[in-house]
Amino acid sequence: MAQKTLNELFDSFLSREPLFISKGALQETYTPETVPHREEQIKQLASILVHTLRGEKPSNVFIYGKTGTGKTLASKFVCGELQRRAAERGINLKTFYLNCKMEKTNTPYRILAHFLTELGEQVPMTGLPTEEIYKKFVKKMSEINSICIIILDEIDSLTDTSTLYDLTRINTQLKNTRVSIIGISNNISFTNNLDPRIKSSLSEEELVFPPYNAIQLTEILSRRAEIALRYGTLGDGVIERCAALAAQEHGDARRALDLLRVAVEIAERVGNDKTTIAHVDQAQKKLDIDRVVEVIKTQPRQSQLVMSSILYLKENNAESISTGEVYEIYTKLCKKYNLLPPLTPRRVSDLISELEMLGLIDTSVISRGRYGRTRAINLNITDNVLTKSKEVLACELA
DNA sequence: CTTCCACAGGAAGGTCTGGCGG
DNA sequence: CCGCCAGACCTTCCTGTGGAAG
Repeated sequence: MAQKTLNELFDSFLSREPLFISKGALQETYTPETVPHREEQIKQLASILVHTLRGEKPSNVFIYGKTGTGKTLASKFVCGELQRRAAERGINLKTFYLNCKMEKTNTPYRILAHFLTELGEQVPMTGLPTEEIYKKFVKKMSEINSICIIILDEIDSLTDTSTLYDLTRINTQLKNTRVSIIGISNNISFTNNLDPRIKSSLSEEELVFPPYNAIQLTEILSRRAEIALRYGTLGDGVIERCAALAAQEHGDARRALDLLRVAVEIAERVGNDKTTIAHVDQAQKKLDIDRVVEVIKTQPRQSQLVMSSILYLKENNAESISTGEVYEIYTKLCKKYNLLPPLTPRRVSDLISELEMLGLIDTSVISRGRYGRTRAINLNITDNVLTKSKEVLACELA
């Protein structure tokens, strides 16, 4: 019987025309030929980097903008064009791209190791003194004899900024190679906590990428949809719906594309030959849940316990939650799950901060007068996500 | 006005894992 | 094998503080 239903399933799937022609155009890895609605930013960036074509080192650039505002895309686009023109003119230009948020590339040692590997130098992933790696890097760089543009994406997720200091000063140690840095961040306060020397050097030029508005998102989506989807399979208002929802979330184009892709996936799975607004709303829910579930699952045990404590408190008292209350529940949960001894309050305080950075909770420091200063903690997830989160946590902790 | 709570959050250092070269 | 290193994770100790209570 299982055999038969399975065959039916395959048959019905194959008998239908797919909704996607090329799903890739709706995925993050896709690089479009143009970057719509970022003309101004591209022009600015290009005018900063254009000095390269005269064989001069361009200024360092710091780019700020929320997620999904086209920072990475625009930077890569400009560098690509630049590289092409430089090649025509016989200018030696090398561009490097590194996403600092990736695991294994967010510490000084690993950044340098990454670039050395890209330069064709085999270095161990760990074990050597950073000093030695840095020396190797300087040596290799001076050998390549060209202008280098290094794009450091999500630069704010670096745990240690000493590499930034080294990189901004590396030119003093090089003879024929010149290094420029493009730093990309979605956190505007990042530069505030930076060593002033790094800050001034890194932001010789600054660029801001504003969020897309709903109209721009609609246009971006339409272009991609033309490539990705079979003509006539999109219901009325689907694109507008995706654009509107993403515009609410700080004009995030990635979010808009995800919404559309997942909506179509859902439509395809249930066997509809058209994607509708209802599918978009389902996609919205699914994306929310997936994101939170993914984050929670990948957290270490202790962090999961802290999250559980917050969820527990949320259920049993609707008002805002304080650090002390969380710690109290946390220690109880530790006993219950036999994870002894519990961490210190200081550490739990840091774990709470980490949960905030992950976007699961919001906190604000408040004073309760005689009753002390604390953080007011609020959950940053919707009710249906909350239910799912509890399930996942219960499962993880068991 | 002063007091004082309940933390925030910085600084320094300890411990452990995984990996290096010799 | 040793001694050393980076980095994750954690503790200890610490100083700082907004505002209700007294």
